[in-house]
This record gives sequence, structure tokens and C-alpha cells, in this order.
Amino acid sequence: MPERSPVFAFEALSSGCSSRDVLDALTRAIELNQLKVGDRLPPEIEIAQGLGISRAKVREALTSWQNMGIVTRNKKAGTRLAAEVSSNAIQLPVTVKLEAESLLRTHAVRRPLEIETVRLAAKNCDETHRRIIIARCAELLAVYEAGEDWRPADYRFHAALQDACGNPLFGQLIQQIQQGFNEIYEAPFGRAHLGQASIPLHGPMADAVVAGDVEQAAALMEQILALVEGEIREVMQVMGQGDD
Amino acid sequence: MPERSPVFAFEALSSGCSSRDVLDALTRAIELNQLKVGDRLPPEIEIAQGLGISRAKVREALTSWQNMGIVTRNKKAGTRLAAEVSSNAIQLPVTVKLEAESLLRTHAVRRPLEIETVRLAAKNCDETHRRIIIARCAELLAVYEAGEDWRPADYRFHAALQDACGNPLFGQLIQQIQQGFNEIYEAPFGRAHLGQASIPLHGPMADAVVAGDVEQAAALMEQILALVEGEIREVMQVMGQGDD
DNA sequence: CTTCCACATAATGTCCGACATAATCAAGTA
DNA sequence: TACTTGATTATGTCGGACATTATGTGGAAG
Repeated sequence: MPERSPVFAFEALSSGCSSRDVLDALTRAIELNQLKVGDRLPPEIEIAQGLGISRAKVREALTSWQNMGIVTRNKKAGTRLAAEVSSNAIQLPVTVKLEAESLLRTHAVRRPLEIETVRLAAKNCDETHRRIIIARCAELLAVYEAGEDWRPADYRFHAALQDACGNPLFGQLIQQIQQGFNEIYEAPFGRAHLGQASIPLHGPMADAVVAGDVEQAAALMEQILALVEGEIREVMQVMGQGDD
Repeated sequence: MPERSPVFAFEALSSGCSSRDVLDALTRAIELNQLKVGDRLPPEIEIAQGLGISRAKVREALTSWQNMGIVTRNKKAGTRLAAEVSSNAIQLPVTVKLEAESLLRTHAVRRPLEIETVRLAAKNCDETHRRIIIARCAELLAVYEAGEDWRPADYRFHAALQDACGNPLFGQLIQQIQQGFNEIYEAPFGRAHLGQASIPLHGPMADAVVAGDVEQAAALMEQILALVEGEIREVMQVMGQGDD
């Protein structure tokens, strides 16, 4: 059984075309063939032949997507969609330089975004999202009290909040900033364990969001972030990194 | 007169190395040779020879930097640094998908970042930044009252605020989000003229920031953004885009 | 019949060499 | 001096070859 459709429709492309043109054509082809996240793209050589350009050009374009996290590539396994693409979306590569010395600065950027997220979540979330938030929060607290690794549950809880706020951009930005934070954090300090002290506050915050109490939810999120910030300062002082 | 130093020091690189390794090595070489923004990098072929890898690999790495806006490339003119790089900085490509239908969502993300910026600016700015803010604001108001194009002055004023807040990440993020916003805004609606109604509020806001009145400054920025949001809604309604 | 190992296969990863293209520089002429 | 023309040099593009590595498959051993 072939994993992907044997035929893949392409529109021809002129020889002298920019990488952007290639990505646009690929985007249209993906829409046309209704590829979903996780689906496989044709081999590079077939894409090249289909578009009428060289494999190098296809590779350049795909590398660009790979850097953006839109596709994953593996030998033999091929290239797979890791995120949705759509022709009426603009890929804006916001490259932020996160300096290793400025963990606090990175945290500072996340702060207003997280707070606004819970504000919006408290204001906008519907019954479905309320149930999800409550469930994720209960899960987080259970894992935390059991003494297990609470970070995956924490991640899912915050993802639920970001979902509930009704604007996917918040989740996208926060998660990518967080990812960058972890990268520069783990290098000198090992795996991230920040936020331990703030877990007990997550229950009341979930309650406030579900109850639609915007100010209370925002205030609790502020407290949570303040605790995290305190832990960052501690760790940096212990490691003799000085503060910033 | 040679525009760049005739010798360029490299450290050798193993053959099977990731694109990331190449960029790291290049970063160190750039630091070592003290290249600044606007300076020229050696030709790709020299970089390849210096690092002991193929030109294709160098090109892939440079393309990645080009997509991130770190370098610009021109035939014959060569590759030039467009932004600073440093070995203790992590380039985090935050790719946000800005959909054409969601101008309001984009604005919603900018909102908390702008408000936090003026909060921090009001709290942290020193005498130098105060003078700059006052000057830029006066300039903006003068241009506005003269009936000229106030957008460049507006941009400079906001840049001064972002400078004054003490955390360069805010400015970077906001400006790139704004750039993406303009891209998707200008396509259907022509050049951006948003914020006209909010200009008179900029004077009091600058005063509040300079006076260190955090809450007043934040409140005025909120009003400004609310006016902008109103204009976005108007334009979208007129153009029959519906609201989101 | 099932399990496990070795080989064939197919896709990306890497490299090389060649040519195209364009911008800059230099020389030469009006 | 000013303009034009050609040479130079760098990136842009392409095709092909080989390396590397999951995946799949078939045969031998149990």
C-alpha cells in the first residue's frame, strides 16, 4: 500500500526563480493534493522534475522550511510536513537573538504574552476549553503531588490556556520563545526545572480562568511568572553568572 | 585599497558536519576577525576552503543566514553582514504564520508587548533616553501638525521607547511583527496609514514615561492601541473583509 | 511456522565541477 | 574629463556522482 498518492500534481516553474517562488509553488501543490501534517512529500528529485528546476533549488527551499520547522527530513523516510502551510498565510521569520546572558530578558518578553493569554482565555473561553483546562490542571497537580516529572503536564496545561485564548499566534510565539529559552538554559545549567514553586498556584489560576475572572487570573499568572523569575535569578547567582 | 583584511582566520571543520556547525564556525571566525555590520565576508569559495568543506555546504549555511536577515548577498558585491552575530547568541527563528484574515490577531499580539515596553521604559529609562524620547515626540508632533507624512517619525519615536525599556528583545519582536503586519496589510489595503487618530495621545504618553509614571504611560499606550484597533476594524469593514 | 540476520533499495546528505549572470573595476577613446 | 567597453570576480544555478542511513525483503536457522 503506497503511503502517499502515486501522482502529485505540480505547476511548472520558470528556470530563474527565487526560493520564495519554489516555496509558493510547493505550498499550492500541497494544498492541491491535500497533504496534512505528518504526510510525506514526494522525493526531492521528483519535486525538482515536477517543477522543472534543479534538485539543488528544491533542497534550498526545503532547507528553509526545515529551519522554520515546517518540515522534517530523514534519509529514506523522506520529507514530512510538520506544520500546516496555506497559500494565504505569510511566513514571517521573526529571528530573535537570545543571548546566553539574558535569560531574564527572554523571560521578560514571555511575561506580557503569558499574562495577556490568560486574560483573553478568561474572557473568551467556551465550555469545551473550560473542561480541557480543568482536566489538564488536575492532571498537572496529580503528577506534581506524586513527585513525578511535572513538566510535560505543565506544558500541556499552558498549551490548553493558549488554545482557549482564541488567538493561535500567542501560543506559537510563546512556545517558540520558550523553546529558545530552554536551549540557552540547558547549555550551562542542565535540563530546565524552573517553576517548581509556582505549581500550587496553577490550581487557583485555572479556577479564575474558568470563572471568567480576568483580573484574578492575570494576577495569579503574574505571581507564577514572578516565582519563575526568582528561580532564574537564584540559579544564575549560584552559577556565578551575575545578573542582567 | 582592500576593503577587507586580506587574511581571514578559520578553524578547520570536519567533513560530516551540520549546517549549524558551519554557522557556529563562521560566527567564531567573524568575531575573531572583528567583522562589523556592513563588512564583507570572504567569497564563498574561500570560506569553503578555509573551513575544509564544500562550497555547497557554505552556501546552505549562508542561505539560512540570509533568510534570517543576518547577511545580504549580491553578485560580485559579495556577502555582507546585515546584523551582528555573536557566539553566545542563539538565533531563534520564531516563524509566526500571519494569515491575511487575521490583522486583528496580529495586532493583539503586539498589544501586550507594546504596553510592557512603555511600562519598562517608564520604570527604567535614564536621562539620556528621556531626552531622546522628548525630542522624538516633539519631532513627531511637529511633522503631524504640519500635515506631512508622520509615519517615519512615529517609527523613530516608538524605537526610542523600545530602546529606553532596556531590553532589546522587545524592540526586535515588535518591529518584526509590525513588519509582517504591514506586509499583509498593504497587499489588500495599500500603504499603512493606521494610527492617525492616536498621534495626539503620544505627547501625554511621552510625558508619563519621562515622569516615570508607569500606570499612566501604560494606560495611554492602551488607549493608543485601542484607537489603532478601531481603525483596523473600520478598514476591514469597509473592504468587506468581515471581522475576526 | 516463526524469528532473526544479511542484503537490496530508496531516499536524503554531501561534494565536485561547470557554466550563467551580474556588478564592479580598469583601460582606452572621444 | 566623461563615456563606453571589456575583463574580472563574485554569487546563482545546474547536473551528476557518491556517501549515508532507514526501510523492506528474502532466506536460513531454530
